[in-house]
Amino acid sequence: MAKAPRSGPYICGIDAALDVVSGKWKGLVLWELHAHGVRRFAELRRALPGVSEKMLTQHLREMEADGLVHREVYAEVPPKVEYSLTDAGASLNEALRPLGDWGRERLQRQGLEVRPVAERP
Amino acid sequence: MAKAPRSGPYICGIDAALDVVSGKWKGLVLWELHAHGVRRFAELRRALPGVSEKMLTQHLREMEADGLVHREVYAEVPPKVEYSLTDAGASLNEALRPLGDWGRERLQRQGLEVRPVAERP
DNA sequence: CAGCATCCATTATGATACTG
DNA sequence: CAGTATCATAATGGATGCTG
Repeated sequence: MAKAPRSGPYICGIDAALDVVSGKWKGLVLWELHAHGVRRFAELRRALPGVSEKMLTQHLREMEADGLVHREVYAEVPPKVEYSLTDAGASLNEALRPLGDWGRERLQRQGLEVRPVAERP
Repeated sequence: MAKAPRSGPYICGIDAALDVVSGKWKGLVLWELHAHGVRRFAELRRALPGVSEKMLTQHLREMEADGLVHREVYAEVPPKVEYSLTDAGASLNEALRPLGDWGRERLQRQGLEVRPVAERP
């Protein structure tokens, strides 16, 4: 099932922000859409090695409901759906940049591996 | 039980960063310790309305293991334990600031309530 | 192509009672 | 005071098969 609508009130801004980016692939989806502007379902799937169709669908639906992602459906055969960032999604991506920097630096310090797929947040 | 050590490799910096802040109260713990420098267990508990002792303990232990928080135990009766941020914790808190701004702005736009407990991230 | 439906495993979070 | 232990539930993630 999809994400529950959230029980109590938000405690602070970080609380509210984490609520919409928490999800194994959401940061990466934001990054992909930011980097490419528009992506189709299968393109996103290929860009996120290891994601299942179910999770990708679910995350995209949640991000759409949260107003981060725009979903454009074309009435064609075969089907075609394009995803892109809304203004809110783009600004969230900006707000995440320092966090990405922090994380990358941390990974380096610890000598941990990062899956090498071009440049990543 | 505590947090699992994480299965696969990290995908990007945001992935790594979210791994250490994901937890219902971790952002707030960072903020409290940043604001006050040093806090005791019961002080943190009071600062986080609704947190259970179990969750607070668990989060503090995880943040300690992740090198974000320092735990100082005093051999006294009654017991006394003080928590504070490490350098890594302080820098993470900085990196979270834009995200907190984004979240707060979002809450305002939506006219959502934020639990009014002084200034919050 | 872009998904939805199901079943199942693992994690995360909570409430409550008890202890050094 | 600062936790542990135990018992539950909710949320998240994954595998597989099917469809317009």
